[in-house]
Amino acid sequence: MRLSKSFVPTLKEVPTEAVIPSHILMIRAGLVRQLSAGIYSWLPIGYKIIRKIMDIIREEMNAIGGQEFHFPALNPKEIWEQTGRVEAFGDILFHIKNREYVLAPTHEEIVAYHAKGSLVSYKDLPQIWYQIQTKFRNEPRPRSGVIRGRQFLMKDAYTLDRDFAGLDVGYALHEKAYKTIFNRCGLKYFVVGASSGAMGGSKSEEFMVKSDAGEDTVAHCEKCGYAANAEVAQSVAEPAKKHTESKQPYEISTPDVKSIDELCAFLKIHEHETAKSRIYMHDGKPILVLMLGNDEVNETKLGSVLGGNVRSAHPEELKEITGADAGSIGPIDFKHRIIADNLLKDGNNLFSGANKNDYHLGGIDLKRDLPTLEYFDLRTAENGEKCIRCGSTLEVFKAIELGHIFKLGTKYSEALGVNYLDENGKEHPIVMGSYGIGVERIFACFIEQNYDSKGIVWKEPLSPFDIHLIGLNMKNSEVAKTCEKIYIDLISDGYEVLFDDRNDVSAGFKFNDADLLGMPVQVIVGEKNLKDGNVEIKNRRTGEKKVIALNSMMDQLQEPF
RNA sequence: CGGGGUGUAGCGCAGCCCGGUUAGCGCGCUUCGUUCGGGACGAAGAGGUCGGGAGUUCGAAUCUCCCCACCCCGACCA
Repeated sequence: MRLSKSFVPTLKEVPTEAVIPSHILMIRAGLVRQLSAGIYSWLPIGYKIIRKIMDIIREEMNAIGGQEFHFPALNPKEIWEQTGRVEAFGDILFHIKNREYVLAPTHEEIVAYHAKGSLVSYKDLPQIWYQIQTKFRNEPRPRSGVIRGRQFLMKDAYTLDRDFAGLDVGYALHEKAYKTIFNRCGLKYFVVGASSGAMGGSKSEEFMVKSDAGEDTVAHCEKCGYAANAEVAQSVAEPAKKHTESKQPYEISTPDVKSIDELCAFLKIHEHETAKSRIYMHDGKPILVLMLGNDEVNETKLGSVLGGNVRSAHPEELKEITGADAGSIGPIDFKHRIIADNLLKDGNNLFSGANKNDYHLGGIDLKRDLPTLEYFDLRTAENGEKCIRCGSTLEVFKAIELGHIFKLGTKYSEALGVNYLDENGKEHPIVMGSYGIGVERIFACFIEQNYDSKGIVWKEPLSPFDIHLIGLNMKNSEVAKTCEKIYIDLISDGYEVLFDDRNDVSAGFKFNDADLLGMPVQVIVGEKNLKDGNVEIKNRRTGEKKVIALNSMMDQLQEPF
């Protein structure tokens, strides 16, 4: 591809709307342009990369027996009503204004619709159906460039099986294919066990990439591979100290002491000698949650321990329930249910609020003073704590969800009556699995993991071109003639070549564009080296440069660095 | 949806608080000349509904009100 005839609008300046590195670089390298919030146009080189990603996905899906479909984006609303998902998706679902259609945010319904009446016998099963297509979701707040858009490319696959044993097989195939896909794309990722959520499925795993731009928080152990969403992650942390001698509770005047940190500073004690109280409303009744020191209540864990509706109490409610404001609340003489985090188990000589403003209590012995106290895992795992599985250090960070695999079960087949007959002529609902990959997210994550101060650093197989050929001064006829020959030779040898043949652009400009665009190898043709029959090749990743003889260039490029 | 911010030439910004020539600057763009290995130099040019609407005023980019778009934080994310 000749740059002189191509639309590759590179930018020297950083666009204001972009914040994260991948977004900035995609725009600066002329790969993508925004049309509206969460809606992007892929420019020629960007789309070339998208196609390479889709090709890899397609190959691996075909390798496990997947069959590619092309489903409509416009769906009759009626089908979505039958599964209750018009309501479930709510405002996320785009509605067409002048006809009863919706824009599909995913395709379970359509897969089930086509399976119905066509996959009628156990002999027709199993099937793996997939598509790589545009999906539409009316995201309330698109962000992070193409990572969360309102219109995006997704590969989604669906397995159709006669039973759950078959589903297990299809699920395992996808798990393996996904690992191959992400490995081939050169991504550093990890797999997180996720809860089955409201979908009624039995198992689900997410493929995540560590990134500050991520929307999920996960805990990950590099050593043993333990990984979990922060909402459910567990860790090993220091419990409350158990002193051999328990003091009696005593009141301390603590004017203007609100936080645990202030309390520790005021009394010159350690955080682990304190118990923090948080009040929640559980199905309309107050409950006190006691945490060790500054530990944060994990509201997801709290929710699953308690069941029902849980919310934190409003400031006005606190006074009414406890007689004190936040900062002075404690478990002693609290009139309602109290639960505590496991780390506090049997702690003694603890300090906590006195349920009287500006007073705290010392000498609390939980076993003695609160004999009916129940203990649960209620805390949020923190960075640097120990892995629950292997004991090495746990890292907590933000991550981007690249893909997920999900055992759906019979939710959709039952809602839409998608049944088959077994060997005995007995009718059963088809068992489904659903498996998604965000195509643009692979793109963005690759850049997040492969860039430097000059630009993107591509590598095979996603690199849009193998070689960036730079003719430094194309007005020099020797340079121009040599470049033309190299360009033809490289292409006929099977390389994909981006040829900077612009004759009105200075050398420095071309070098910087080449570094920004980030092809793995640059071939630089200039007068000086050419005089001696040489050209220069450069390794984009390391910056290493070599001057080589023109007549040995083709051999050298077999193994350039 | 709550909070914060921005909107002035293709891009990045100044001007606005304190209203008053012809709305500036850098980059980019056009033409000519020079230059040609790390974002060149000179000269001459083109390019603007100052996000939109209404209002105040002799006069609005600037003040007031309404609306829209975009960005960030949060909520949300089967």
